Order: sequence, then C-alpha cells, then structure tokens
Amino acid sequence: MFVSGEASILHADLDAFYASVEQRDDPRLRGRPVIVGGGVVLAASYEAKACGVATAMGGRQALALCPHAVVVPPRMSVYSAASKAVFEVFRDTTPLVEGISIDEAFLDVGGLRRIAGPPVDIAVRLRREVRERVGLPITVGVARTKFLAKVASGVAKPDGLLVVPPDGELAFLHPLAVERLWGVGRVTAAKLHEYGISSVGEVAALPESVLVSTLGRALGRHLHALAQNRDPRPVVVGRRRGSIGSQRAIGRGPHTPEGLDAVVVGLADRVTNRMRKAHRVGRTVVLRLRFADFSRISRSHTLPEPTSGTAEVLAAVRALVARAQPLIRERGCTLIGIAVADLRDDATVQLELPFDEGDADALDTTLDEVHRRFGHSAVTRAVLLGRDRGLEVPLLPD
DNA sequence: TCTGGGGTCCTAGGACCC
DNA sequence: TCTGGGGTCCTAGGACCC
Repeated sequence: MFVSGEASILHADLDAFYASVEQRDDPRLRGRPVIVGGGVVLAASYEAKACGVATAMGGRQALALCPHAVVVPPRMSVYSAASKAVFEVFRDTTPLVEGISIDEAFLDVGGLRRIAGPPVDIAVRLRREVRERVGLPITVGVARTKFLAKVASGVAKPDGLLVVPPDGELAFLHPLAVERLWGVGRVTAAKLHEYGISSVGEVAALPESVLVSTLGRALGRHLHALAQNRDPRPVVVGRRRGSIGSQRAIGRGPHTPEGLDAVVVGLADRVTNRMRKAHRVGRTVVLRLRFADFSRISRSHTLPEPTSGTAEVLAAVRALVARAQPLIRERGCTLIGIAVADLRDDATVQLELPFDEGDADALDTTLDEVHRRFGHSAVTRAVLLGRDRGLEVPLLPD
C-alpha cells in the first residue's frame, strides 16, 4: 500500500443532491426553497435548510417551517443517471474511486502528483468538471485520511473546498462535536453527553477501555482510534453490496392478509428482478416489518442454495410472513420490507463436496456432480478448494 | 417530529461439530 | 461417563449512514 504523509484523499459529496438536480432541471426552482419528497423530506435545498427543514423530517412539519417551499415528487431514475455521470468524472480523475452512496465517494489521488499536480489542484478541477459536465454543485474535502477528508467536506458544505494540512490535523479535529465522528448517532451521542463528553478532544482523552466498556468493543475501539487521529483505512475500489432489498410503507390499515400478500408478491418480484439484472444470487431471505406503534421486527431464513428466482424467494418470504402473522394481527403492520442477503456473483457456483487432495477419482466425481446439478453448458469452470490451497479446473474451453 | 427507502456493521445467543 | 474449549453458521435486534 502507498503510505503517504501528504493530504491526498478526497471526499467528494454532492450538495443537497436530489434538490440540486431539480433546481438544475427547472430554472424556476433556482434560488427558491425546494423540498423533494412527500410524506417525508428526502432532500431539501439549502434555501429550505435555512428555514430549518432537514432530511427525514415529516412533510407537514417541513411546510410549517418553510411555507413557501416548492415540494416536488422524487424522480429516482434521473438522480441515478446524474450519479452515474458524476462517477464518470470521478473515474476520469483517478481509478482509485470508492463509492459510498449515490452522491458520495472517496478518491485517492496520492499517485497522481507528477501527471496531475498536487491534490488541491485536482480537487479544484474536479469541482469545476462536475459543475460543467453534470451541472451540479459538489463539495470536496482533502486530507491525509478518509475520516478527516469526510469531516472536511462536511464542514465546507455547501459548494466548498477544504484542505486539512497534515500539520493542522489535531487543531482541526479536537474542537469538533462528537456528532461529527463517523458512527456516532443519536443514541451514542446521548451516552457520551451523559459522561460530560461533547467534543472529539474529550473523547481522545479517554482510555480505550472506558469507551469499550460503555459503547461496546467495536464502536469503542473505532471511536478511540478516530479521536486519536488514527484512520488507516485505504480507499477500496470495487466494493460490492451484500444485500438487495425493497420495502413499502402501507399506512395504518386495516390490511387484509390478501392485501399484505399482494404487497409481498410485488416486493419479491422487484427484488429478484434487480438481482438478476445485477447477476447476483443470494441465500438469506429477510422479512422486515414495522407496526403501528413503530416497533420493528425482522425474520430471516437461509436457503440451502443461493438463488435469484422469484418463486423461491417468494415462497421463503411467505413462510416468514406466516410465522409473523400473530404479531401482525396484534400490532397492525404499517411497513413491509424484504431483502436477500449473503449475495454472490451468479457466474460462480460454490459447491462443498468431499474432496481429498491427490485423489483423481474424487475430482471426477465432483465434476460429475457439478454437471448433474448445473448442466454442461451452464458451467465454464469450477474452483475446487483443497484443505490448504485452491485448485482451478477448466470444465470447458473458454 | 408521528416518520421513506436504500443500505452497512455489530452483538449476542443457540445449535452444531470436532 | 462426564466435561471443556474453540470455531462456524444461523437468527434477531439495534445503531448508524445517506
């Protein structure tokens, strides 16, 4: 890994993404408070944020705070296209791009100094290109670590650029509120406040053991490291997601079992379609329910073989719904979600069959079994895992 | 403040195997 | 016969992120 003492990680974050796309596409919305969403605020333009409107706020409350706001319904496919265009600009800047969400990514530009100049110059050009090629404002934070770069972009928003120089890191980091730490939300912030901790510097003064005993092992260690300005995480290219899901709020009801089943059928269809389009299969089927009192449960089932088949997933989800039926009757269901997790590439079949290394017959038996279960034409190659090493066996010429 | 839709990671307990 | 420890997988729930 390339270890650098210079600030060469960029965190690029589109400003009020959905709302900015709406303002880009409709000049009448520019300069005005814009709320994307309906029942709930999905995104608010900075003019709306100035009135106190925030993401995830109820629509009624948002309009009370900002009566002149224009409310527009979301156009997800347009946002998705805009995101793709922005990521193209990212990848034209450096191959080392790690996407975090639809509107956010890390870029490692450490190796580009000789051909593209220092990171600050690259960041300036990146912002200009996103503006020119996609028409959207973007904020970039530049620092030596991912965490500092992300905090920097948060501080610089909107439409800004902020560099944290390596010799100014602690001065930048320690006065920040604990809420700025990645992994500190409402619950963790409240716990820290209980102990009189409100700044990152105060967290840094605590021994790791104290953080671990109050917040748990992983979170305690994580926050201790971040507050000490230790963040060795590299920019990782090609991260793939581990689950695909879909959910729907269905109101307070009452809902008939047939009505719920219709929703479940639609969800299973949508999810398995997306899986097949992405060439992924999965083994673990999850049902998530939210009730009228806002309590939530999840029920899951792991299939013997990974699949992206609508019928298989639907059958599993229906069985989970049946198990949850008493709770649904008791509390009234207001949201249904399903997800398929434990995803893998559907081009790869993983078989666990007995196999002794050096045993040629076992190899034949295994290949026969692969062909029996998946057919000759479906399989181009198999990977047999011995006890200590992998063995690749071509089944058909490529 | 009565609340969408898409995800990630961690924890903890139980089953099961060696 | 009784008992122990380690490892993996599965399930359920919770916190967090955008």
